[in-house]
Amino acid sequence: MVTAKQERLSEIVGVALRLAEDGGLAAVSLRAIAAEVGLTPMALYGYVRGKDDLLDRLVARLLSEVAAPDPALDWRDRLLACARAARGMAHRYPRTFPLLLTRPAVLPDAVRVVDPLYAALLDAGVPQEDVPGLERMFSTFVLGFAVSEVGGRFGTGGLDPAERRAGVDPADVPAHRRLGEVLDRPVDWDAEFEEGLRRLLGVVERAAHRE
Amino acid sequence: MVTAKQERLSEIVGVALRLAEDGGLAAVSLRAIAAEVGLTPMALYGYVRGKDDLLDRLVARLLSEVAAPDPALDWRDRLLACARAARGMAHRYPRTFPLLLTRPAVLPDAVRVVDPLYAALLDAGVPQEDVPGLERMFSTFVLGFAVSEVGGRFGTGGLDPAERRAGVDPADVPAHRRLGEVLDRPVDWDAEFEEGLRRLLGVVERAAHRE
DNA sequence: ACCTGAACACCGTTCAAGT
DNA sequence: ACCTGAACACCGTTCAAGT
Repeated sequence: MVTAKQERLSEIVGVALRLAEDGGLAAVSLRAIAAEVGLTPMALYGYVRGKDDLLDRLVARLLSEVAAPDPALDWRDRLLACARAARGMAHRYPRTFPLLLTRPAVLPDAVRVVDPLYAALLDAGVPQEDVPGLERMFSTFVLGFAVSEVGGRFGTGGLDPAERRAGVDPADVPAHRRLGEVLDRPVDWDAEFEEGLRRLLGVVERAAHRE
Repeated sequence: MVTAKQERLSEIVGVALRLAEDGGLAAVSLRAIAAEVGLTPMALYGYVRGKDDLLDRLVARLLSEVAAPDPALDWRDRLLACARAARGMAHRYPRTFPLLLTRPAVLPDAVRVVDPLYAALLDAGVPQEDVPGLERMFSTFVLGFAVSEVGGRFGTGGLDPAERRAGVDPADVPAHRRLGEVLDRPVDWDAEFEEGLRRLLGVVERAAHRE
């Protein structure tokens, strides 16, 4: 049974998510949310302990949207499905997504998302004691890549590749000179993500064979 | 020659860094910095374009502290040195460090830090066109791991491993049940980071041999 | 039980004014 | 050139009060 209180809370979190995507995380304020749902700012404290609690619920909302992979799939395809789902969410909620990396992977929502990854690694034949660490390596890559991509770390800051190196003495960056025009090529981010996953599946396989 | 203006700017960024580490990024305000350096908040606009610009300078300050690896070292040891230096900085500046992942890897400071990584990958025999992508994979792991570690994503949120799974129906997380007590063991983060690096060196080697 | 109003101690930033 | 003061439009949160 869904109470009126739960429904209002869900509306509050939904408004917070929309505000974040429309105006960035800085636009998520209790006052703005209150105005949007037709309450005074203080009334929100009946639903949420404070702003930190609200942000935790925002994280929980994102995690709740991650579908578990089809258990009939090969372990490889299950890992790939999870990774692609996470990156897809980063593209859907680019401004909220970085919270996943900064805030504690707090229970129980995170536990539910991680479980299929543990299962896939176990099914791959990874020794039990290596599973948690390998899961952290895998999810660190997936989250880190997605955050870098949508957060702009991989971007050029709106500059040409050429002007990007304008402020630097070429003598200080010899390897950039060795790479030359390779650095000016446009990047296919989908392909690079998939290539990273392919390499990580190789890592998993080798961990499974104790190399 | 260092002008008085440059010195004051450097002081401003230093105060910002200290405020961030003492009270978190939320404690970094133009008004607090101004009070600390003995100016009115508006006087800061003579040194900094605004708060965003200040945060960019904070990132630049961190990047300027990353020492280039000894070029006499093997490519492997150069990659390891860079990775350990980055993680060490995360431990020194745990509250400021996450900015590195969220903000654009903006020039020219970031370029100078990346150059030794490009050099190491080239010396390893990685084909030119694979170098930038492999560098992004490597630095994504290093930054992502360090941010997760100091930011608390890898942490338990202050809860016992046991109570961590209290709010979850065991039937919903079968792989957690399969792993059992393995999940309750304490983690040696140094060892896990090194293990991740070891695995990534393997990835680099295979990229160098075109596998 | 659920909500409001006023208040407190903060923000970043603009603008006009001072020396 | 460098800095100040006042003002504007915001914050999160506490507390006492309303219905």
